[in-house]
Amino acid sequence: MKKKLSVNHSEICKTRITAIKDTMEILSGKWKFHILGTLLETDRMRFMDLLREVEGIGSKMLSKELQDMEINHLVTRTVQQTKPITVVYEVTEYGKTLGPIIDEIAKWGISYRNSLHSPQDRETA
Amino acid sequence: MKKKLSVNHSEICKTRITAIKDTMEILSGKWKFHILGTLLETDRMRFMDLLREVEGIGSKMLSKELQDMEINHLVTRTVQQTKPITVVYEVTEYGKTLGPIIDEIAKWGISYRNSLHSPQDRETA
DNA sequence: TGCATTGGTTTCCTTTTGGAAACTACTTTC
DNA sequence: GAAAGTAGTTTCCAAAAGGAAACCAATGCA
Repeated sequence: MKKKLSVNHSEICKTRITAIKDTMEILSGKWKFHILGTLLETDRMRFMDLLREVEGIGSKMLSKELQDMEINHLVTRTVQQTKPITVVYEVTEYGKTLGPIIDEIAKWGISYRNSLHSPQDRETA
Repeated sequence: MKKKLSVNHSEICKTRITAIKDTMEILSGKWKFHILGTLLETDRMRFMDLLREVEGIGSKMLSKELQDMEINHLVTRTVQQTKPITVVYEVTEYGKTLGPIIDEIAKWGISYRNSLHSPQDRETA
């Protein structure tokens, strides 16, 4: 008799996995969470401010990631007719629905840092 | 007079951004959320079951991702002395603390799918 | 004897990702 | 007239990620 570990093939399961894949595809790349996290705190920022604020990113990457997110309606790009034109980026209302994800990720990262100082938390909790 | 969009350099801000980076580094790669999402539903699975269940992954990737997560104490690997040895993977209690992140990601992905059918949700909400 | 299954590893290859630096173009300031 | 700031784009390259297929050792099954 072969004891088979039963595997859950329910629709709910598949829907969930597909949902995870969808989300992560939209938020793929090294910088999107970082940019969104920054943008969600300040509401609106200019390109050069983001370039300075998002530590380590180059203009090519920043530009590309912002374009991706604009296509997915997560941020808006607005050109302002100032003397040297400025461009402001802001998170859309739709983009703000990512808030809970970012919050959970930040929360986890903080407790992860803490667990580094007392590793038994990682083992026993 | 130069009007400067003021940028928030508070410690809270930096801590948050660092936390986001930390988390995403641990969960980097194409498959970790997918594997964790699967493993969190079934509790324990064998290598070959995961290989079949995580659609599209190859054995090299699965092996590598599981090792990564084992190093980070997110999953455990247990060899069972059955006739052909079997190996079961399960999410640790610590790994389960990622549950809320995965849940939020799945939730968002589901509402994203729905918004594809009624795109105005993406614009106005 | 030969094929299948278990849990991987190894090799080879392609694609993707990402970074540095240079360049554009326009405007303001020194 | 030169430098600096605005917001990018382009080019060129290196590294990393990822996939397909072959391989391995052990055992079970027909």
